[in-house]
Amino acid sequence: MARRQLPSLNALRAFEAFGRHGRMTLAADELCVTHGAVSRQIRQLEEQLGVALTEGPRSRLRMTEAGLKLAQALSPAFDQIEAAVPQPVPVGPRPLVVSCLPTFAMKWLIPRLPSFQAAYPDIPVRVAESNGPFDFKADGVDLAIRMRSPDTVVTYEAEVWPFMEHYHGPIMSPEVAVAQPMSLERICTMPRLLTRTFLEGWSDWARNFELDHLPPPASEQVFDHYFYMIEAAAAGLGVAIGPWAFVQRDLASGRLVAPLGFTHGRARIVAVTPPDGATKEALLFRDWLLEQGASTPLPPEASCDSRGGR
Amino acid sequence: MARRQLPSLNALRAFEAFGRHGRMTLAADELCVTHGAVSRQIRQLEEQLGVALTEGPRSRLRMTEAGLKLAQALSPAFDQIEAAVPQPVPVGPRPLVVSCLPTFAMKWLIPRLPSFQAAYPDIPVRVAESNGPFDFKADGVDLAIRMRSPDTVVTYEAEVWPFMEHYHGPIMSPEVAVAQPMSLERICTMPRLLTRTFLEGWSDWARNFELDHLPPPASEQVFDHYFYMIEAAAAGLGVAIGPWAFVQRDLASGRLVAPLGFTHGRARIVAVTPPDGATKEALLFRDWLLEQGASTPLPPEASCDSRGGR
DNA sequence: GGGCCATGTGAAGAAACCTCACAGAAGGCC
DNA sequence: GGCCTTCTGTGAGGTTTCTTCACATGGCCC
Repeated sequence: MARRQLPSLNALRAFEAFGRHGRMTLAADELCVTHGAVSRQIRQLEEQLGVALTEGPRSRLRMTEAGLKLAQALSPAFDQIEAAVPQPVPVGPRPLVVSCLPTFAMKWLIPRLPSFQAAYPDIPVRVAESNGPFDFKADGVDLAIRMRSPDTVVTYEAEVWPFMEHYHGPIMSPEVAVAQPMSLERICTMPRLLTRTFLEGWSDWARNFELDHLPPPASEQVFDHYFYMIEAAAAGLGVAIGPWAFVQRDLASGRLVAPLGFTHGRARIVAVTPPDGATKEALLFRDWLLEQGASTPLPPEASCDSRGGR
Repeated sequence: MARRQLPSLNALRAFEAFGRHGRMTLAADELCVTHGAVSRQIRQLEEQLGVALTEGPRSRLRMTEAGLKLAQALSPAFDQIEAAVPQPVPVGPRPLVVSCLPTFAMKWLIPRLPSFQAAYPDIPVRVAESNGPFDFKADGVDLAIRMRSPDTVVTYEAEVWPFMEHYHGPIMSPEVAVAQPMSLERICTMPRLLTRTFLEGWSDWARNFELDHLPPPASEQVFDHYFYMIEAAAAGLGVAIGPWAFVQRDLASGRLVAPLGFTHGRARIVAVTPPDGATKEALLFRDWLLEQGASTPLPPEASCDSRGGR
């Protein structure tokens, strides 16, 4: 009586997962159900709330603004619940703990993990998603994956292994892009989408065009995570500087377009191991990362970029 | 795959409600189910987590420390979810919005609301739970209920109507109390439980015993809400200064005891209405509050307290 | 001991949820 | 255009989960 009746929590969770992944199929994988189940849950939620949460053709569904707002508000709440629930006692050998940006985990690492597990079936891996700083000892982290630009002030002792170059470029929904031909000037004045995780994205990207001072955009919106920035771009809210590694699939499926292609960013994706020696497993994982990084395809236009290369 | 499998969200919600109310029956009322359903959910949760969340005889169940920790972590997460879900468009007349401390709502106001609704069936009431400051206009609040001690610095323009005196005293679980006869001195040195909502509780209470300087306690623990402080006392974690109005039922059922009785506190429970004139409905509600306040029984020992009376 | 109150529980029924299989819609490619 | 791929929508039916009802149990108070 005290609290208003909430819609089904399972439906909210399904929508939150959809919000992060941008695709029902991936959300369904995460939740270990079929895509049909997610589809039903989301539709039921939309009916109960009387608000459209998704829009667009099935093959490139995107969130509405209301949906983006809801998903963004739900994510931290579910994170909190997850953190609150005591972990069951782990069985078997201590897993290799890899700390990683949430979006990098979702969009790059986790899809490739089966390859590592096939090669080393005896090394269980636990991915700990985290944006912020970490402590190898206190958090039990064996290896961390971070983005590091040359400007990053290093405040910790650690060994750093770059394993992938960072290509990025302006991304937006096809509907936004077809309105008129995209030029550098026009993109710079459109509503700009940022992520708290990498606020320097725009200025970093602008260097490649010798634009030291970006013209002011029509508006700016900051998201807590890369994935919500990407979904906002898909929803047509503006232009974001998206890393190639994160948007590859969305470009292939046509949910997003990148009319100016991708250029080589100053940041790199690095693996970080503790200064006092990494475990044997962490080194194997690092080697696997180097290998996977090398075999991740380059963006098609990257060769036009004189600064690129690896 | 990315995220660990959580226990049933409904089970977590049932436990969270139990945590706030301290009784399965009340949690069941809030969730509009039978007590049996809540009982099963909590048992299932305990089995899945492999942790005891409740303990003690059925007639005065209490949370374990693990349970208290879990419930406290879950509450803000569910609050966040509730806040995130867009409200369905309200039907009918605009309800009278009453802003109120969460614990006061749960333990005093909501159980009495049916009486108001019986008297004024045409005035729908919405209880907005909030600890902090509020804005009559921005939050659409018609009337607020707060605790106000004489020291409170008034920073807002408003009309204030005290409607209930505040009696409080040290409360603890019967197990803690029977260990030895309770004296003022002993109570002051036991582990002390506080609530962020009313940190001055202990010093306020101590004035009645001319104890200007409380001896330091064995330890101190601060809870975000009165109800978790009360549940911690029931769990045997220490002694809290509990308001009579909030613990009346727990004393009657034997979940808590108050060996030193209750004394008249300096704070009062007040209704606050906007400075520019309250609505007709808000005034009716204020009158009803005055009436309910007067008919709330006094603590049995209050008459021994020379400062009491109203 | 009898009454009261709150929780535990067995069995049955209701509701929610999921899967399977197929359909539809859009885009890419030849 | 025709075919293929990818992704979501949906009807039917099955499975799991959740609830209820009614009664049992246990502790407390008088």
